[in-house]
Amino acid sequence: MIMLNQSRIVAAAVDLIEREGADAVSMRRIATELGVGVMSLYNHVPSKAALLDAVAEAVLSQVEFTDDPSAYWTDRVRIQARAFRQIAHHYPRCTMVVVSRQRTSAAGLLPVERALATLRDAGFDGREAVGLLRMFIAYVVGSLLREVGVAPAIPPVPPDVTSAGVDPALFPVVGELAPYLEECDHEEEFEFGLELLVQAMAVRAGGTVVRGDARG
Amino acid sequence: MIMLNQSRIVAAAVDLIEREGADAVSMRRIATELGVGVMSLYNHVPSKAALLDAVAEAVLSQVEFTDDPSAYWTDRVRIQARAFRQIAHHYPRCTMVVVSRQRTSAAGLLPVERALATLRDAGFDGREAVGLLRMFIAYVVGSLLREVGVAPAIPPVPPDVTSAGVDPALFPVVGELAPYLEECDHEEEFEFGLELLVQAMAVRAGGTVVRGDARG
DNA sequence: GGGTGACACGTACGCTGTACGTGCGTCAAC
DNA sequence: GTTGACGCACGTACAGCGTACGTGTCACCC
Repeated sequence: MIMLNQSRIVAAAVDLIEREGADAVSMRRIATELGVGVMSLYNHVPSKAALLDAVAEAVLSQVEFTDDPSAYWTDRVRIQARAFRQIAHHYPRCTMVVVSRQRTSAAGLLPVERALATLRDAGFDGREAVGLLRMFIAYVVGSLLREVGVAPAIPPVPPDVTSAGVDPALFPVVGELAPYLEECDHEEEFEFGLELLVQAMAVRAGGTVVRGDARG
Repeated sequence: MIMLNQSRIVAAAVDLIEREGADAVSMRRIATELGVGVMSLYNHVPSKAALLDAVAEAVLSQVEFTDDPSAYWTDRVRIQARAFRQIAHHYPRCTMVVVSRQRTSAAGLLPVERALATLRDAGFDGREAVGLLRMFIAYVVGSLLREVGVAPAIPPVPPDVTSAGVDPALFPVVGELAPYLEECDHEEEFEFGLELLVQAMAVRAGGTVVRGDARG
């Protein structure tokens, strides 16, 4: 008797995904990992798809919010956005799984609540708050996708299209800006867009642009 | 003799994906679709992964740019963003494939060239232009992912978490804004974020905020 | 005519998800 | 104490997957 249960299975799946990538996930592999027969898993998980949904939910539920309602709303927005980026960094390969399955899970609802509360506090009406949240989620998801996309390949430095094989006649601007296109500090990039979005929201809020960056 | 070739295979794959979803794609299925043996495909395509890369490239290459360098840069940005959304609408289920494989393909280079040229024309320096482009891509990708995510399920109206099963005590704001969360006009939402981004870029450019929306 | 390549094809191997049946442990009812 | 029900780990089995490999049939060139 090995006391199988859903959370142990999900944990093994998360572990496996992080170690060997999402393609390596198979029911047999997970069972072996747990020292268990394949079909035993099905006593706790209805299907592989459901297992991956559970993985997504488990990862998403680990987003830590230390929301401080007394802080200025722009700082609260920044902190919430960074919370997502943090777990995406902690589970880079699972992030792909989370994003690719768009199940509206319960774990995703708390962040939504916090974000909407923040935006309401900032003075936005309901419709605007929802619209801004959707835009924010789109930006964060898109950023994390790019940042995490390098994971499956051998990380060191994929021979980018921009490195040398670009015809300057066809792509003059790309050629000129190649140095900038090759280097990419993901954190810096994320913060750049985040700041632009926050500023844009502040402008829309009608207030003055606030520079109270909350990072250490 | 049935005159197989790569583009016919890719076309069949695109067709199959749009009709039955990415999960339905298998080499055998595509071969059957083409009235051909399975292994014949491998005379024109090295592997399934390469085929999916080719699908992504084919879809991406259909993005139509009618870039008018004489137009004001904000309008050019809007048009380019909408061009992506348009093909995503035309190939909703392939969009997922395009996004999930982050191969830096040649087809993706022309849009980059156009976008960077536009941003340089707007007066941004090289570093800023690249940063803004990355932010823009993140937003567009994130938006399209949300918009396209509904495709695999039965489209009509998935019973959203927000509809009724939400405890107003735990999620007061979500409960209050449920009507806005349930409805989602994707085009309106996309334009909302797009406008906010363009405005933010205009502010950053130091110029005045320009409202020259170019849509008919 | 004989060699050479391109290409459609069949077979086969190891892998996948999972439906189904089986056996064993524990617990409730009689 | 016996019996039945039930939970759960497990083995077997099946259809389907990607693809390595060998084979046969052409068109073409020397």
